[in-house]
Formats: sequence, structure tokens, C-alpha cells
Amino acid sequence: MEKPATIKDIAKRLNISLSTVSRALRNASDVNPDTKKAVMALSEELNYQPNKLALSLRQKQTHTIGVIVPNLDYVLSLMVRGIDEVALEAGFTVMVCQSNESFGREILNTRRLLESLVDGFIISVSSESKSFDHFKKIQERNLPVVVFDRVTPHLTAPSVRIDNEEGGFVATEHLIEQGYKRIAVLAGPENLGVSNSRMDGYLNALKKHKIKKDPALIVHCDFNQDYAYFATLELLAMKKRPDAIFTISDRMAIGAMLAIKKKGLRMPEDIGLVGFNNEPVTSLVTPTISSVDMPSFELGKAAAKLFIETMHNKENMDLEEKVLKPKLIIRESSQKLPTKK
Amino acid sequence: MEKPATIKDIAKRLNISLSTVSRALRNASDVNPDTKKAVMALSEELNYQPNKLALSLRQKQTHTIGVIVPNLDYVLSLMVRGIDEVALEAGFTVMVCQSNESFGREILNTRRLLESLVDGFIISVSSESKSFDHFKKIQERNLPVVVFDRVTPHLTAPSVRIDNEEGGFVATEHLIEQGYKRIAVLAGPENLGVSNSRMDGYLNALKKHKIKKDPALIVHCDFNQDYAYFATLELLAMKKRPDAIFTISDRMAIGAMLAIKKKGLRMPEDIGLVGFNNEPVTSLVTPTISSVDMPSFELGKAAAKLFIETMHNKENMDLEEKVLKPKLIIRESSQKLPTKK
DNA sequence: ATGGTTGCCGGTAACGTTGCCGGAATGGAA
DNA sequence: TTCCATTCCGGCAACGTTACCGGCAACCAT
Repeated sequence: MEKPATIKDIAKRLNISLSTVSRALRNASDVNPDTKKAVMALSEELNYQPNKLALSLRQKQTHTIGVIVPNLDYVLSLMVRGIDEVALEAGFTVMVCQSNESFGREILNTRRLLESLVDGFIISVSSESKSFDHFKKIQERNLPVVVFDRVTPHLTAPSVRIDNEEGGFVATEHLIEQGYKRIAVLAGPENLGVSNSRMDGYLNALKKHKIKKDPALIVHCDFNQDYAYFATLELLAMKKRPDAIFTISDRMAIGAMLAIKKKGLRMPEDIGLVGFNNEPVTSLVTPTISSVDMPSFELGKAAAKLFIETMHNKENMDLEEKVLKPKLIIRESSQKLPTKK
Repeated sequence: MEKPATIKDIAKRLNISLSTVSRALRNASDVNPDTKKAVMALSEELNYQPNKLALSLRQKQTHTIGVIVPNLDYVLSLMVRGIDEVALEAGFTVMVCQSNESFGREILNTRRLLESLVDGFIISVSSESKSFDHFKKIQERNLPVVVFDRVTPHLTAPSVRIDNEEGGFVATEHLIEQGYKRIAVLAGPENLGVSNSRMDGYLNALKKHKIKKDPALIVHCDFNQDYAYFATLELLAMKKRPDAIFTISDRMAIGAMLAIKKKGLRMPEDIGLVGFNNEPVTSLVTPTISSVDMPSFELGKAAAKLFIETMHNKENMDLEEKVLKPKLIIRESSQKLPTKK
């Protein structure tokens, strides 16, 4: 048993035509039940597997979805698993590419996936990307595109995300309620929509509680632990230092935590801290860090479902926009007061 | 610009034959420099991309490598990135599947990748797998298989791994040198080669230092934080409890740490702890946890290189076996004595 | 008997590409 | 002039599959 069996082999052994075998193997109609049975039996015996390549070539569909993500950290890999689950169920294979937050790599990945003739894309954009022409080119080819998690107003496509504004709001309001007065925010790159939305939530919370916004307490820095570390050191060196920090990711919260410890300050007594993503590490460090949790797995599943939907009725893909709700998980780093009630 | 351009389009526009265009696009020989130039120019203009499907169908090669891993934790995802890097360089695409440590899923993944007509496999086996027939079937089809990280003697194939025995040895010897007397080991499932090798290293270290092995201190449990937590609680409840624990993964070390803290014991004073993998989290928790580091990225690269090698000379793939060296990183959890010298 | 319907099947082309072979045109050497 | 080698090119088949069309029986109703 060397080469895998083909339809031709079956046809020859049964002395019938290729067409008949082909029909017998799927379209039960228009074929004698007996021949069909014979074909089925033989295909079983020869362990016949249809050749996907030929199939795809013929019907111009690969049943493959290209997924581009900026990285595969805890949250995103959970989302990808969600995508995978739904896609598999629907008969699709997914090809995952990481852009490593790099614009150039994102373009490269797009090209590679396009070369692989994927049927469409599910995308979470890199934090570095300011231009989206490479994605628009995909849409011009009439391939379905769904954006998830990291959405952007510059790309018109169906999308799934969480309510980042609300996430930022509840995190900030929680800090306010705990009695913190000077709340800083560590945001990501200025052009990253997710970051800006979370910051909007932060600002809304301040406004609601009549706290004046202080530009010195709003820091943009790279989406990464080391940058957050140094940014926090600077914040803590201010004459009137903040007494709480909201970071728009847990990675950054970890950086902030290290800086706070380095300075010898205590959480939550001297300074409060809330992160975003609810990565497992937040409950392992000392003190445990409060964080905004999001339904990542569900979000991935929703993205894949939306993709399949979009694929089927390309016409009226009137830009569905699905928004899931985040949830604040309160831990030691921000709980100054005893639990209410 | 709707459908992507094909060779046929170019031929028609230039009034030459398909064959000529095909030759012009790769085999410079046997084609007039002028026509070649014209073809190149037009293909540029039409943004021609060769259709991979047709190519693969024709030459019975997909230039795709199937990668099966038990999960995508820190170490394995680094390895996969290493594989990816080398594969890309060599013109291969990789398809990554997670078995989630499940035997059934591993079989499923194998089948799916086989259906996708990958050119070969790079595999790290699931901890649950006791039979390897599904992988042997691949080899019978004459497809190259390389095993990495989680190797097994039951599968005859070229392999890349780290010296797990040495890793277990240095970790244990370090604990001994720090003055710990009753050293327990938290091992993984009994049939997992990696775990057993690390345990062999542990046993060798004991023997070298003339410490009698105590079966009560050798605990097998599932490869996961919660199991490790409960296993550690039991260890600590012994009449003569251990004064140090070596866990064969950092996940388990975290579980152990939580149990130790729960019991109110201090590290390193009351109890020493060393993990394996050197995941970033080990340097974030309190106390920081000593761990055995391995060159994961390099290991992935080596696996891909070996794969490509194996692919090219299928005949004399006389089972190369590459072994990389691990390195102990000492942190707070095990450092009872001041640093030497 | 004739005509139309139905059930079943085979042949052909096509998806986009390349390998092989054969052939036309050109040039130079005999 | 004749012959052969070289240079360049086109035709055909094939990879494995399916869509489409047409054909041959057999059956029923007229």
C-alpha cells in the first residue's frame, strides 16, 4: 500500500466510469443503489481519501480560513481556540499567522495566506498598523473578512469585540470607589483602538465622579512589560505621584507591579493597581492583581460564526458588529476597603 | 481586477503558448531573453501569483509541514516559532495542531493533516499516548517524520530533544548542595519519557551523593497545576515531610508553591523548590522559583532543520538524534546559602 | 407501435500548472 | 547546396476531481 487510492483506481477495479464513482461517493442521486454499495465498500477497503488539492482546484474553494493575530498570548490563543472549534465543526481548516505586532509582517502574512488561497480572513490587527490597504485589497478580491478583538474604524468589516469602554469604566470606577484619588492610566500606542476605548472608559469614570483629568497621569507606552516598568517608575517619581494605576493590559500591570515593588511601595495600601485581560498570572503574583476579564473563548467562537455567516451571504454583510461584555475581577492589588455588605 | 491572473491570461495577451510562459517564469533556459522580459513585465503588471493548488497537485508536493504538539504553552510555542522560522526560510508552510494531551485528538490531527497532504510531520507526542501506530502509518506512507522535545523509544525516527536526565540531575544536585536532605520529586504521568528521564537524573544525583531513594518521595501526577497542588499538600502532610521538591515542570512548581504557601511554610528556609522550563512566571511570583532553562527556540529550529535534511535524503535517515543542553537558573525558592565565591 | 418519461451511466472538459517531445527557423560548417 | 546543431517555441498529456451533457435502455401511457 504505497500511494493513496484515487477515484480512478476504484473505477478500474469496478469496471465503471469515473463519473459514476464520483457520484456514488457523494450525490446519492442518479446512481443505482447496488453500484453505490459496491463503490462504498471498495472505497472503504482501499481506504480512499478524496484529494483535497484536486477538489479545491476544481471548485475554487480551499475550505481554509486565514487567521492573523498580533501574537499568541493567553487571551489571543484562547480566542484562536474558539475560532478553531467553530471552524472545524463547519468543515474549515484554519491557518494561524502571527504578525508579532509588526506592520511589515502583517503584510507578509496577508500575502502568504492569499497565496495559500484561503477562502477568507479573520483578523486582529497589529498595534503598529496605521495603514490598512493590505486588508482592503483582500476585500476587493471579494473575500470575506471579519475583524475581532482589535478592531479599527479604518477597516469596514463585520466585527466582534468586547466593550472596551465599559471595561475601562468599571476598572476606573472601582478604583475611585476604593478611595483612590489620583488615578493614572498606562495606555498602549496612540493609534491602537482597543487602548483608546479603554481610556475613554477611564475618562468617563472620572467625569462621572467629577474628578478632573490630569494629562500628566495619562501615559502612552509600548504594549509590553519593560516599557510599562519604566513608565511606572517615572510616574512614581512625580512630585505628586498617583495613588492608583489602571493599565490596559496585564502584561503592563506586571511591569507596573515590579516598578511599584522596586520603589518599596505597598499594594493596595500605598497604591492601587488594576490590569486588563485576567491572565492567570494575575492570581499568582503577590499581591494578586485585579483585572478585567473577557470572554475570550466565546469571542473567538463568535468571530468564526460571523465569518461563516458572512461567507454565505456576501451581499448583505451589512457590517454586523457584535459586542461582548467584560467583567471586573477584584483581587488584592486594589481592594483597600473590606468587601461591601 | 476580479479573479487573480493565470498563466493563460499572460499567454493570451502576449500571443504565445502556455508552455513558453511557464518556462519564462522560472527556467530561464530555452526561452528568448526578449520574450522572457515581456512575460516578466506583464506578470508584474497583472500581479501574477502562481496557483499553489495546481502546483501541488502537479508535482505531488504541498511544501507544507504538519506540526503536532500537545499544547502551546510557553516552551512549546517558542519551539513552534523556531520551527516556523526555519521552515519559512526553506519555503515551507507549517500547519500547527494541538492534541491537548489527548490521544484521540492526536489521531484526529494526524488524519486531518494527512488529508491536507502535508509533506511530512514534526511531532511532540501527547502525554496520554501509549500506542504510536498512527504515527507509524505515516512512516509507512514514506513521509518523513521528526520527533522533538517529547520523544519516545517506541517511535523510530530522527529526533531533537534536550538532555532531560542532566536537567533533572543538576536541579537535584543543586538542592543537595544547598543542604536539603529529603528531596521529593513531582513527576508527570508514568509513561511520559521526558518525565522519566528527568526522574532518572534525580535518582542519579541522589546516588552520587549517597542519599537513599525513598519511594514515598516520588509522586506521579498529572501534568498540571491543580494536581501538583494536591499532591504537594499530601507530601507536606507526611509524618517526615520532605524539605525540598523538584517538579518536572513549572506548571507543577506553581501548584507546589501554592500548596507550600497554603501550609504556611517558607521558601527557601523551610522547603526548597526547583521547577523545569524556566517560564517567565517563575521570576514573577514570590518567591521567584529556580528552574531548569532549555533552549526552546533553538530546539525548534534544530527540529525543522533535521526535518528538511531527512526529507532530502530519505534513504539514509539513519536516525540522527540531536541533544541540546539545559541550564539551571537559580532563584530565591532554592537558594538557602549565600552565593558561592 | 409510438412517444415521452425515468433511471442509470459514460464521455468530455475544465480547474492551473509543468514535463516531455517534436518541430520550425536560423546559422554555420562541410 | 546540403547537413547538422542550436535556439526557441507550441502541443499534448497529466495531476485528481467534478459539472455538464448526452445516450441508452426500460417502462408506462396513449
